[in-house]
Amino acid sequence: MARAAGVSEATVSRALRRLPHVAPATAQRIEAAAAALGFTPSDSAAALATGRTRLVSVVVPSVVSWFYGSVLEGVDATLRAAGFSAALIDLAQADGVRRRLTARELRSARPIGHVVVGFELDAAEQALLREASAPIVTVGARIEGVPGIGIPEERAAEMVVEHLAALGHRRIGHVGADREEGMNPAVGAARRAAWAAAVARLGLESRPEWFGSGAFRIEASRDAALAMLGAADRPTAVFAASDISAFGVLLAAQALGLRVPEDVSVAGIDDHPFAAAHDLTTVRQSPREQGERAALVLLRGLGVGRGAVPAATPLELVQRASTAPPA
Amino acid sequence: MARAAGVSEATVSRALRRLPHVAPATAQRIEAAAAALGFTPSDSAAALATGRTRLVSVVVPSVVSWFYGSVLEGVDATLRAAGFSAALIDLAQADGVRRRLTARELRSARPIGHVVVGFELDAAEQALLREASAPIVTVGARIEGVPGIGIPEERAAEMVVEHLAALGHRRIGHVGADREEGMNPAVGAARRAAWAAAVARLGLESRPEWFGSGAFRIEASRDAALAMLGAADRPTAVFAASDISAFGVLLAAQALGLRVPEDVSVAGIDDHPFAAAHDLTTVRQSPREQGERAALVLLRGLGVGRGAVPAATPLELVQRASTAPPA
DNA sequence: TTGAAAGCGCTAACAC
DNA sequence: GTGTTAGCGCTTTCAA
Repeated sequence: MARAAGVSEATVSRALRRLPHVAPATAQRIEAAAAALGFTPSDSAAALATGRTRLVSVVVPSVVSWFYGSVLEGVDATLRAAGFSAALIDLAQADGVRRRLTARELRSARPIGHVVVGFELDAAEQALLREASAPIVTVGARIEGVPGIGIPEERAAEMVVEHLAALGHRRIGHVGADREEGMNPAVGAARRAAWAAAVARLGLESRPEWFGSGAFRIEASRDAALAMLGAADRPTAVFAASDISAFGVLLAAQALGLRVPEDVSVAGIDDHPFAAAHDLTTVRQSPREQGERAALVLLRGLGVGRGAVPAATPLELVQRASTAPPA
Repeated sequence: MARAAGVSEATVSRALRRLPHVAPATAQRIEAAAAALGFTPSDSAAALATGRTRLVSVVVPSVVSWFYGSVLEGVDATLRAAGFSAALIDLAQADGVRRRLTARELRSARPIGHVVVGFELDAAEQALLREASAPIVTVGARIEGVPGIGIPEERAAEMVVEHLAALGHRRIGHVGADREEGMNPAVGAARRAAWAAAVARLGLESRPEWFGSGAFRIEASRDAALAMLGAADRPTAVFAASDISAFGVLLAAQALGLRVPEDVSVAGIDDHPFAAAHDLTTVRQSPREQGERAALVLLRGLGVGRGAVPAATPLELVQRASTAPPA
């Protein structure tokens, strides 16, 4: 390659990395030769020579989920644009239970940073992440002393309850989640607490039966809603902890012959790709954007890029036909 | 590290890779030292020394989709179990349009194999994949001269139509897909052709208006079904080209006040995670398993693993409450 | 069964 | 602005 362009290896290296101190004409000649020969420098060799890779590990509970998949996509796209790559560490197993992070998969690739998505990692796993003192950023999760990207969970829940209350609802149930396998349990807990707090603050009616646990899954949410909405003194509105939970609530309403929104209003959080088709009122969060921001924060931590990371897009209530004043 | 175990680098290398000709006692001592020091060999250095990485590129149109995400998860898990890693190449962009595969991202990592998922790649992209003469396997796509994993599309569609016909339906509509961005257009075309063929073969009624294009998306499918089911001489059953299409059809039925299955039967293909909650009859395919099998085929092509790749799980009709005899 | 030595394809420091 | 040199951390002969 160096011979083909009639220069030394070092000059090729400089030209291809667009370092200064290369004559424009030389650079052009080298680029042309590289294109002609189909030459692309080896990441492995570069990593060995520099002592650092351009890899960022992205640890996810699973990739089969709108939320996690979108975060991954945002992280990946942003890293790639900056000349880095995502090394996917997917902890999902065939049986749905998450496996533990292993030392080998984390260390052998020598990632220079880590993005941890939607997780509860145990102490040993956190220690593994920290051992190389590479920067870490979380998305939808919290690790002590580590920057985290995410939405204000309490505020999102509050917005839904306030919206329903503003429509005139005084009996607002919640189909939430105590915990979901692999997922950060704080999310469900925060949304539930915010619901309870808002109900109290707004002086709304409250019944223990107006909470049901749906584990962020459609079937469990449907079942929880069947119980809640099948009872005599049912709520007139349901705040679902996520859009997927809300889809379960809609199924329950349908099964019970309740019209939405005439008999019961339903609202969620996410703005899932199916939400618009279901006419579901929801508070939009953008996981892709959260992934992008996480990658930017991480890149800043690596000294790449300048300026502040763009602020989060504000949470937005997307009003659709699933909510209306009570009959 | 070598010093810590009191042996040479070469012996450490042999021991950690479990090569023959290492005394058991020596191997144990080395393993212990590695564990104590937290030593994991560098992939980059190993790749440079051997001339080959242990990376397989996985090219996907997007990762935010049950199907693609599941395939990726299957590929990743299988590769990891064999000591290889997936290098994700996600061609999705923020605007939803897929970007082209670039030479740089494909070459710099020096993958030793490629898995291409659900794609239509143009000639230049295919040439890029082939240039290093690394083995290639596709999933849910076809590339000339390359082994491909996937379900028999025609058979899956046929099974749905036959099921509906067996229930007594003679007016079976189809909400299908002409093409979806980034996706292999052959899938929608094959399912549609199989529907038309089965309708003809079984001597069922046929109307041009009983086909609608839903692009495998829930809203477009809903709209197509609204037109089809809103007409006076509507079909008594709808074969949706995928479960997501079927969810759209269910929404349309609901909007039109049609009961499922009393007024109209609905069936899809996939067994999407939401299908059971919707009581949707469907033909199950397992994208995760397809991913696993693709990885196994690829590993065989690399000379790793022995024996034949397990046969595909047969397509299975999952009968649920969304289909019943016509009224 | 183990060690010594060369070299994989780059980058970095230094000279020119 | 460009070339020379050494060396990154492994693996792989080849000898011992």
